[in-house]
Amino acid sequence: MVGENMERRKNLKIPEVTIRRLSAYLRCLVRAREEERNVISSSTLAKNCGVNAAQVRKDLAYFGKFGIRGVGYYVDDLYADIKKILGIDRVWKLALFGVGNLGTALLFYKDFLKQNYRVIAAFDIDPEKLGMGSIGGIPIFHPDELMKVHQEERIDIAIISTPVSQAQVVADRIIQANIRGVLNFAPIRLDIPEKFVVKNVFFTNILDNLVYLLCQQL
Amino acid sequence: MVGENMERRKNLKIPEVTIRRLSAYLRCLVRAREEERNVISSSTLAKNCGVNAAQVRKDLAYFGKFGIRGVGYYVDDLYADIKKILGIDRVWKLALFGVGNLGTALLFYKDFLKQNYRVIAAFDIDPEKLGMGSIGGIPIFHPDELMKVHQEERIDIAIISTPVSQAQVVADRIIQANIRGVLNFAPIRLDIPEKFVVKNVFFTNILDNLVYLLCQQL
DNA sequence: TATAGAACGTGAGAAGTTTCACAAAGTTGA
DNA sequence: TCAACTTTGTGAAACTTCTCACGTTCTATA
Repeated sequence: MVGENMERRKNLKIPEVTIRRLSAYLRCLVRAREEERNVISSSTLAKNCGVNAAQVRKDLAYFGKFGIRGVGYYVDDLYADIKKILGIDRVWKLALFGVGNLGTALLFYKDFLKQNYRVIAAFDIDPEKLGMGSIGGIPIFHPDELMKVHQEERIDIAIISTPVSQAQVVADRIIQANIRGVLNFAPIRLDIPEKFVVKNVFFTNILDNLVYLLCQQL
Repeated sequence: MVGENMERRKNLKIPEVTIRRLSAYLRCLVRAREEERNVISSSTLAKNCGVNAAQVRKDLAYFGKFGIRGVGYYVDDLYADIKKILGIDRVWKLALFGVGNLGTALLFYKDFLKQNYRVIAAFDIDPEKLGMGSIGGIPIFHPDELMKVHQEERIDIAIISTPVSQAQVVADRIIQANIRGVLNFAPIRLDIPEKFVVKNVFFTNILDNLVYLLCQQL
């Protein structure tokens, strides 16, 4: 019965906050599955994710009807449905650019594996790293080999974890290879055409935000 | 003249998106300073940050009047004003919990230093790491010593970069020490009282979001 | 079969955010 | 001094998102 009523309402634009919350609901559903709960209500989901129950229902309503009145949502079904909505019902292949401290951390990042994310290649220009051949089982290449690697094993998403000075250079190669998804950790706004999807993760900005909220409390 | 007209409008609640954008404007101002530009207009700022010019002006208007009609904003002044607004016109002391790959990456993270963020202590339970005494000049302690360290040198913000299994344990210690700001990288929702300010950084959720947008393009 | 209770789905309205458009205030140059 | 131009600050309108409240549908129990 999974996804039976799942159909995006018209050309309706779905807000990005909704998508972010779906990820949060998913995380909650993973826990519910581990605890072998069969059914979960919008209010439980809401409480666990810190939002309003009507909001949970509205978020899901963008995509169809997944619940049963008087009962709630079947955990396994909703889990599968949300994965499908988000597009993570298949493996996504990641390539990592810049095998420094952060890059290495991401190579070993367990949570990626638990979901359907696989780092399939790493790129660096440091001869010492290239000399190692691979790290944690993931082969390290020189960026010059990007096209070859990409042809052999289509890369879905590029992760940039180089120093700031190299980030745009790497971005240009990614553009050239037409890898459409980019997750950028280098604290600089990259110049990348519209058709690419770029997400920036700027730790310092997040701290700034945290600090502001701390100051508000006083 | 810095901050002359700077005064938050009443008890007006400021949207968090505005705060996030202020961080972005700041990053843009840093660049403008490096390029030794004296003045910058809302439209330039807007273009560089990918938003509307009126939005830039509105964002700033929450906090006062910073520009000069017909001219724009003095780069140095606006830089100082935004830092003040965000509360980052002073040093903030960070303590890091969990010196794994990610923790180490954060210890060496250059962008923190450029801003007023200083990691002053790291905590881990691994005897091998404790044996090292320090890493990158930052001392490593056993979590049992948190209270002592915190008393000597007041910690403003705790960064959690432990494995999931340890995250709540560490969070409980942070609560006990009453460190009000928490930046959590462990992919789990922590149970922390309201009065603490918690920001989660879940890499996998960000990827989920990226994947969704990629799927939309097709 | 009837009744009570639980929980979804959703219209309507409230609340919040963004954009528009223009008066006000400054600059520049003749 | 004046005219032409630039750019801010902001009220009002447009748009987006959230919450409420309630009808509907399902379960459980007698």
